[in-house]
Amino acid sequence: MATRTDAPTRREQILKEAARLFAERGFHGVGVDEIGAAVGISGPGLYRHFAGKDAMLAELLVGISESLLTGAKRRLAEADGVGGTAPEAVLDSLIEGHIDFALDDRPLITLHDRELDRLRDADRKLVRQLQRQYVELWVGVVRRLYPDLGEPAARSAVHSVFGLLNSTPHLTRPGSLPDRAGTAELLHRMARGAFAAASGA
Amino acid sequence: MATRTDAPTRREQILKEAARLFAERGFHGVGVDEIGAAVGISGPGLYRHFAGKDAMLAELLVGISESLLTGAKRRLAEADGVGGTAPEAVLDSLIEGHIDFALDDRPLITLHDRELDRLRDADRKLVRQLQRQYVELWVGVVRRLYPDLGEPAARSAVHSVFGLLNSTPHLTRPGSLPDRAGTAELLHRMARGAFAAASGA
DNA sequence: CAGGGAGGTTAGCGGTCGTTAACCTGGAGG
DNA sequence: CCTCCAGGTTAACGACCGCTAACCTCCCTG
Repeated sequence: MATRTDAPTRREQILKEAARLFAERGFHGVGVDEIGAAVGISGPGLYRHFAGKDAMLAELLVGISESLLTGAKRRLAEADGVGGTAPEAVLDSLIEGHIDFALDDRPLITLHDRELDRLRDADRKLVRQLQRQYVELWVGVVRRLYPDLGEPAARSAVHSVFGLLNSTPHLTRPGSLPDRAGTAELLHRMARGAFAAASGA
Repeated sequence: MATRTDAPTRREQILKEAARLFAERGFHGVGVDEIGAAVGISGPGLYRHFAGKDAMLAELLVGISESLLTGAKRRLAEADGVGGTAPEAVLDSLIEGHIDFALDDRPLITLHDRELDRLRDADRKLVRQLQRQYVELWVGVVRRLYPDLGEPAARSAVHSVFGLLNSTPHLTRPGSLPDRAGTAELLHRMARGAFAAASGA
């Protein structure tokens, strides 16, 4: 056991660099030779670790979707465990988790809604199902907090707030943006404000 | 004169279909043969109208950026013309214009922040400059309405609201979404709420 | 110390893609 | 009526790309 912070494996290096390159230039815009070069091996050496270029993208997208969903489920369970936390606190927790992810894994967030259609049917269905579960989980929390919101409106609002939170890659003109904590707090306030305004409140 | 609603020219057909295809499958994911097929001619026939595939993308992106910017300038001028319209009304006008665009030209909105890096240097610089002007114009209006917002925070807020408004393609699961007017109004309220929350208000 | 698998390498194949070349055609204009 | 050009066509070229094949090395293990 203890695969904790054990020096990243080759596979992980490859995935990380592939994610960065895919996000920068698009799935079709990156060649396997470039991905190989980014980790110091070259070209076909990648096939010792992955079945193909598609498999890398699939693993990335499935991984993101699973990680978002399980994180959200965990946060929701924690809240319910304390015997009915205030709905605002639950929503705050979801928002915080999403922001952490968007700020720490920018390339993945970019891929997440940009390259989904490049997947093979089976993988795409899986990813979409995970994404849908994630959205529905948010919708439930939002509607608990704003009961006057109809379900379609709540779903639209959730998608829009994702758009807001996922805008972080655009803020990333290297360097100068405030600091991480400040950005996170600003995004958090805006997300809450957007939901509040979506309802009648 | 009077090139009003004169049956769309071939060039316009091509641009429209190319925008749709680029948005669906990415610039590198679409072949010239497919673009040709989409307008009923095939493959190299496109070269009678465009210098190349890059030129189509460039024209699309420059067109979008110019159209957004000139629209916003017009709205701002109208407001100032009436001798100092309330800042809220100016912001509402900007938001409304952006939403109209996002709802009516979804493929273009998608391309706008997704395929910018596939342009040749000169075109990319031009597009970025237009985008920057557009952002700065919003930043000015937002800061006039919320003077307590610092410039970096205002700029971040503007980018985030763009993320929110540009999320429309994700709402577009064919058919069932509310109606256009309802969606527009929801997005408008959320954008205003997000800005208000960004400031201390 | 034999051997074998994990993880590389380079060469090259087959397919696709953007683009050019060469040719064709219908209809407007002198 | 001849001409010519705008706007198509098909063929083909060269580049590139994903992937496989064949081979080579460590290094770990019995």
